[in-house]
Amino acid sequence: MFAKVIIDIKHQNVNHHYDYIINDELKDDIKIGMRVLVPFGAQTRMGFVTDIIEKSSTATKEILDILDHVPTISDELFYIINDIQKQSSELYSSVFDTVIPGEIKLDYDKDVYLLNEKECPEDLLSNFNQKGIWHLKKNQFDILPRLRRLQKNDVVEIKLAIKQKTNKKYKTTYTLNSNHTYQKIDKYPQLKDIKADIQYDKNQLISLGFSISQINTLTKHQVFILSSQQMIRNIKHVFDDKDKLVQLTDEQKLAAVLIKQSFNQSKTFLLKGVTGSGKTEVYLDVIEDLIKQDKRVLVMVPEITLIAPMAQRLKSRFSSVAIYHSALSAGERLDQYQMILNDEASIVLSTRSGVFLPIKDLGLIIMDEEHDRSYIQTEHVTYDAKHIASLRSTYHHIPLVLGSATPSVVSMYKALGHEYTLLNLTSRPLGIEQPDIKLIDMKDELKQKNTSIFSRDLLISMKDRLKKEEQTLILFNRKGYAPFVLCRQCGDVPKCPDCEISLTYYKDKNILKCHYCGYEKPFNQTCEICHQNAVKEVGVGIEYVESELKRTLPNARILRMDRNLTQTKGSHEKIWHQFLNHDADILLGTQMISKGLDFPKVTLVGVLMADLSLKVPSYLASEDTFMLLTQIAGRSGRHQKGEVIIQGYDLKHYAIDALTKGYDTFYKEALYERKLSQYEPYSHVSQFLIEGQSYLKTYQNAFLLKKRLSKLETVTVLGPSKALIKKIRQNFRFVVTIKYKNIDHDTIKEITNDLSNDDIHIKYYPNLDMI
DNA sequence: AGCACGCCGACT
DNA sequence: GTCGGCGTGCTC
Repeated sequence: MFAKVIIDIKHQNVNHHYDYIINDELKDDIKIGMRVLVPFGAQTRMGFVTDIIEKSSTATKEILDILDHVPTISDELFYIINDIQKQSSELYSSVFDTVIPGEIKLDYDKDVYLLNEKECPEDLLSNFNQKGIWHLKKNQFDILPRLRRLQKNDVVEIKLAIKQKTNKKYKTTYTLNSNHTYQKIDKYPQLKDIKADIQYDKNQLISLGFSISQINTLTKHQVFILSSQQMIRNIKHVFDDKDKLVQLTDEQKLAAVLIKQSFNQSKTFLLKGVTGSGKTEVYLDVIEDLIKQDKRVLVMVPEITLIAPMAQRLKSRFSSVAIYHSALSAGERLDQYQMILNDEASIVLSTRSGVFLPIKDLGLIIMDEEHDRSYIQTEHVTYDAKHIASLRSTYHHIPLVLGSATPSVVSMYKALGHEYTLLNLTSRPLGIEQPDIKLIDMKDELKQKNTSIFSRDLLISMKDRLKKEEQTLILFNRKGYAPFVLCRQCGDVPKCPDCEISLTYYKDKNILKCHYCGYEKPFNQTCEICHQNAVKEVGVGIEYVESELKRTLPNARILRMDRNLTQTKGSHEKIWHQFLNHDADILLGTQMISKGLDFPKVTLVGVLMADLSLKVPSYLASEDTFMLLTQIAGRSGRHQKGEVIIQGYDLKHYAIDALTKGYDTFYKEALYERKLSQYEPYSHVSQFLIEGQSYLKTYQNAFLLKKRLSKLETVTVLGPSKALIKKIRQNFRFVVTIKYKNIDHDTIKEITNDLSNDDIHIKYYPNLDMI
């Protein structure tokens, strides 16, 4: 028997199957989808078995070992991988990497053994430990050629040290052995406190009065028996587990019943309900029924910030909830993955990367906030978690429930066209009225001589909330203190040397920073070009808003929340917890604050420069803007009547104007616009990103790409145009956009491969308009 | 990607 | 003659 194996190397030259002999020892255990260890040239590498065959004309070497008990890539995962590969030209190894957790990949370090100390050059000797072993990490590999020459003369021996990137965590425990034969136990009076049948860890024994050497002596004489136990790293959330059991409304009951009737069918539901209409209650009710049938559920949220509140709801009603997202530590993530693989979790709560998790007996997939763009991965191997979820729904014959207060135009279109089943929750069970929404044109404010970034109405309302001890949310969607700085003498704007975009000014650290590549340098008032002392910040960033707020309302306690502040683990939960405890009056933030926790005391929401996100050059800009504003407006007055004040310059645009009129108005306008310009759902839109170091060559290939694509029937080609990020890390970027009804992905792959070379890289983004 | 191999120039 | 750097070709 032979196995077809994909090697874990991301390189075009080795991007194909290699055949290996399966020896008799491994024959019974090996299965398709397992990770194996194989010889590869002079190396030993990990690979994935993709097929087991009877005949092979190329196999010469044997598989060394099997690394799994259960296949890492299940049949279902192969089905998903196949779908991803159909429309992308990514390397096999990259796709495998996307669908499995990075923690189970291998690290290939080296152990160097010292054989002949006298012959070894002196400058190397200090690297070896007492046992004569030097553990060499990846970043020290440049010394390898020298070591190999020493190996030839038998001075050292280099051995491969393979280990999984992350491993299970074990804890040693001590149990009393009642049958021990050690005589001198009188010396240890502490032993009388040790109970049989209890496992003690080292710290417990120390606190009972044992010294470390005493513990070792007693272990040596078998008074204590050592055992090793796997520890599941516990995932803590700042929130308490509490959930009120509520009676479902008739609407909610109906929605739940319709979903329950479709267990065992691959049907997609669109659960549409305004904020506070109780979509989560419907989820919980359906999940409960499903778990009684001993099936598993995958619950997905678009962002890590939404994990905690959903985890709280789920954990208070159900035991065995596994949680999976990118902010877990590597160890935590591995543990959760193992739990899921071993079928120890009935509910899996995750962000988009969890859509590939190996859940057994999957019975239902729920995607909350289905309209959220975070479900789409645009870096590395691109995929849309919503699409993957629908593949799994088909594969298992199970329902997929998409929930949203503001469904994406495409989902709503499908629901109204009966491709999906629409479930509508119209009433707010608590009977709270929708908040008042006021649109304020800042051009009028200026005419009235108000030059502040806050309108007079917003200022009055904020002061009013302070007096009433109620809370305010302020949304402002731009990071930093100022989007750029400008020399008032010569007009020079400092730019990133690699990305050619203006550097954002951060006042607290007094630095200029590139948003795309992270390049930073200290801010200097003296212009580098004309050497005048005239460099000043221009425009408004969130840090500037914060300082203005503090200046205008000196008594208010203000919290700020943006991506820069919440990069450390658990920090956003901490800020939310503070705000929930009313340790602050105003929470100022970027779009992060538009979703997540329910703040009962918030009765005012203010949005500054609401039309900022309309300026993004994409047909999705108006949809994103409407969703963001509706979402943030819904945060006001969850428990008593609230107020929303929206400031901007272009308030007549339907994405903002429809806020006062409702989702249906927005949907009609958006659909009309898309029909006119033939965008989704009337045509599909995909993009090509053409990158290269030479401006001219890159543009030329982009133009050739356009010419090749234009020859295809039923395809409309737009561009090439400069990408939203024109240049990043020394590479110029152009975009070609296509609109089509049907397309042959193989032809697309062929064209992009033809036009890609060492200098020019072309990446195809199916169903995307974001670059 | 990462290994061996072979060529070459620098240094003893 | 040996050491170290770099280009090339190959991996079942």
